Amino acid sequence: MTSEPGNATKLAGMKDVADRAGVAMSSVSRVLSDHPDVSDRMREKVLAAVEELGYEPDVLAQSLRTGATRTIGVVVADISNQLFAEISHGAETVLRAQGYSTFVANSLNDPEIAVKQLRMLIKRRVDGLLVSVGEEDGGPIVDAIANSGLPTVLIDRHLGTAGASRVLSDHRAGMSAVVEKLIDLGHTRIALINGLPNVLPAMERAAAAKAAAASHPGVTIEVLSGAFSSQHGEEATRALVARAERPTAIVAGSNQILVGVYTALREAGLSAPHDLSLVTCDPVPLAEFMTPALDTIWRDRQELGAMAATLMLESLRGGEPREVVLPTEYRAGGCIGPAPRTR
Amino acid sequence: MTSEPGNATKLAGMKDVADRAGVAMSSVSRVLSDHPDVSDRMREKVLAAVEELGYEPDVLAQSLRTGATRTIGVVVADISNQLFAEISHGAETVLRAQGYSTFVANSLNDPEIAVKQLRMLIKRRVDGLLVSVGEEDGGPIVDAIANSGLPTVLIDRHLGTAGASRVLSDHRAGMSAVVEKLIDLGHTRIALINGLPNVLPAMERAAAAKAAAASHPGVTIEVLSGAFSSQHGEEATRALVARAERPTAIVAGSNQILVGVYTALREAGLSAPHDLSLVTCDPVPLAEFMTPALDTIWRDRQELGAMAATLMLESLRGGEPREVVLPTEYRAGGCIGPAPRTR
DNA sequence: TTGTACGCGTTATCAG
DNA sequence: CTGATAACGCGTACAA
Repeated sequence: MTSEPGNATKLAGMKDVADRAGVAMSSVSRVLSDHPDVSDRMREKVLAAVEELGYEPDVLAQSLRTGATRTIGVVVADISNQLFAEISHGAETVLRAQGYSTFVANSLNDPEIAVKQLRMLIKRRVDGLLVSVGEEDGGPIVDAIANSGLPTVLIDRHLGTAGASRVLSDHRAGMSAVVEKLIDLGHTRIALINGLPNVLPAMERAAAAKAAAASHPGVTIEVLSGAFSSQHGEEATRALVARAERPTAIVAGSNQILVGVYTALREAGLSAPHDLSLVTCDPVPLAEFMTPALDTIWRDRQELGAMAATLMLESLRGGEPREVVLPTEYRAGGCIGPAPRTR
Repeated sequence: MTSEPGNATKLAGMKDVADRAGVAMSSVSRVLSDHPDVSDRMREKVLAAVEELGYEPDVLAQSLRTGATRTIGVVVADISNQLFAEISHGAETVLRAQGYSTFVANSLNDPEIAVKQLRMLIKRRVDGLLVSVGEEDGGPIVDAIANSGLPTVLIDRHLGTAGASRVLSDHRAGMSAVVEKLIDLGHTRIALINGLPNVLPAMERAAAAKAAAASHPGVTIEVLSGAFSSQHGEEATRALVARAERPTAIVAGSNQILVGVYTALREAGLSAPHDLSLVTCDPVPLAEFMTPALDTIWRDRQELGAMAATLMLESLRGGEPREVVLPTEYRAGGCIGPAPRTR
C-alpha cells in the first residue's frame, strides 16, 4: 500500500549531492573520479552525501562528456552457435574484470546485416570492436570498421583490415595431424566438407589438408566448399557416398556441417569407422558419448575470446596491434579406423 | 604515414547540418524526428544537407535528452548455454525488427553477479528487462528489478516480482507424458536428476513427475535436486547405479546434467535402453544421432525468446503485463524401452 | 585545494 | 511553420 520508503523524488543528481554536502558540483565530480587534489575532509563530506542520497552517476552523461562508454562491441555470425557463444563468453569474462561491458551483435551470416550491426555499435559509441563475421570479402564491412577508427580485434578472421589485432587458431596443425593419421591407416580418398573458402579457418584447413596429402602419391584430398550449414553437409555427403568409389574418410568442417554429414550417413546406412572414417572440426557437446566417440580437432574457444579481449585491452591502453596464434589439437575418438577395403 | 583520406574534420554535428541548409537546429531536429509541422521545402533542404555531410545523430545525446535508449537488457545465466543462446537469439530477432537492440549480460549462476549485471544494465539506461536468472529466491534481484521501475519480462521464471510479464514453458505436460510412458512400459523406479528446486522449471518438472506417479501404486519417483551442472548429474547417477536396486529409468533435468549422466553411465558400463531407460529435458544438438537416438522433452527455445520480446514490446507501448505459456512435447528416441527385469 | 562557467549533441518549449 | 534558447547530467579548463 504505502510507497517505497524515501524517494518519491526523482533520482538524485550530482547537483543534489553538492547541495547536500555544501560544496560545488565540480568537487563532487573530483571526489568521484579520484582526482589527486582533494582534501580528506572534502572526500568525507562528499562520500557521505553520496551514500545518503544513494547517488549514482549517469553513465549517459558521462559518456557524452568523455566520449568513452566502457563498452566493447562484439560482432559474430550467430550467438546461438556454440562456437561464438563460447568466444563471446571468454571475452566478456576478461573485459568485465576490467570494468568493460560487452555488447554482442549477430550478423546472421548476412554481410548487409553485419554492416548494419557494425554501424549500430559505432553509433552507440562502443570503445572497441571484436569481430568475427562470416564473410572474408566484405568490402563494406572492412570500410565500416576502418572508417570507425576504433581499436579492433579480429577473431579467426583475416579481412583486409590493417591496423587491427588478430587472434587466430592454428587450424593447419590440427588438420595436418588428422590427415597424416588417416594416411597412415591406409586411407586414399579423403573428403573435406568445408565451409566457405573465403573464410579464414576454411581456407587454412583446405590448404593444410592438401599439403599433407601432397607428398603421398595415390592419396587424393577432395575439398567440397559451401556454406557452414547442415544442408551443405548433408548434400555433399549424399553426393560423396553415392559414388562408385566413395571416400574412405570424411572430415566435417564445422559443427553444423557435421549434423548434415550424420544425416546423410544414416540415410545411406553407413557408419564410422566401419564404412568410412569421420572427424569433425571444433568441439561438439556430447561428442565423446557418441558411439563410437567422435574424433575432433579441438581448440579452446573461451581462450580464443579471452585472448581477443586481452588484445583489445592492450589497444585501448595505446599498445600496438599484434597477432596471436592459439593451438589446435587432434583428440582421438573411435570414428577413425583403418581404411575399408575398396569395394 | 599519411593520415586518413577525407575527413580531417570531426564528424558532422547537427549544427553543421543547420548551417549547411541555412536553417536553425530545431528545424533539423524536427525533420529528422518526423515532426508533422514541417514544409516540404524545409524537409528537402535539410535532408540534402544531411546527405551531403553524411550526418548521423548522436544516440548518446539523444538518449540523454529523451531518456530512452531503444535498448533492452537481457539477463541470463550463461549465454554459452545453448538454451539461453537460443532464447536470446529469438528475442533479438523480434526486437531488432522494431528498432531495438539487445544488451546481454550473464549472471553465471551467481546471485551477486546477477545483481551487478542488473545494475549495470539499469545504469546504462536500458528501456526494459528480459530476465531468466537461475535463482528464484534472490531478494536482492527482485528488489533491483522492482526498484528500477522498468518494464520487465520474466522468462521461465517466477521470482516474486509483481507487475512483470511472464513467458513460461509447460514443463508439466512434457514430463507427464514421459512418466506415463515409462509407467506403461513397466518402470517402477524412476529417478529425476533435477536442477535447483527453487528454479521454476525444476520445480514444475518435479511436481509433474510426482503427480503422474501418484496414482500408480508400486511406482516410485525419486527427485535428486542439485545444481544445473554436469557434476551434479554425474554424482547423482553414480550414487543411483551403485544401489542394490538401481532405478529402471533416469530423467536428466538439463543439458548439462545429461553430460554427467552419460559420464557416470559409461563408467558403470551401463547403457540405455538395455540397462535402464533415459530421457532428457530440452533439446540437445545431435541427440537424434546418438545410438540409440536420445529421447527428449522438447520445446522451441527461440519461440520462448521471441514471445518474451513480444510481451516486452507490448509493455513498452503501455500494455498491461500478461503471462503466456508455451508448449512442451515428448519426442521419442530409442533410449526408452521396457523396464529391465529386476536383478 | 576549491568554486565558476562552459560545452558535450540533442530535444522541447515558447515566441514570432 | 520556423527560430532562438533552455535544459538533460556531467567533466574540466580556468580563475580564485
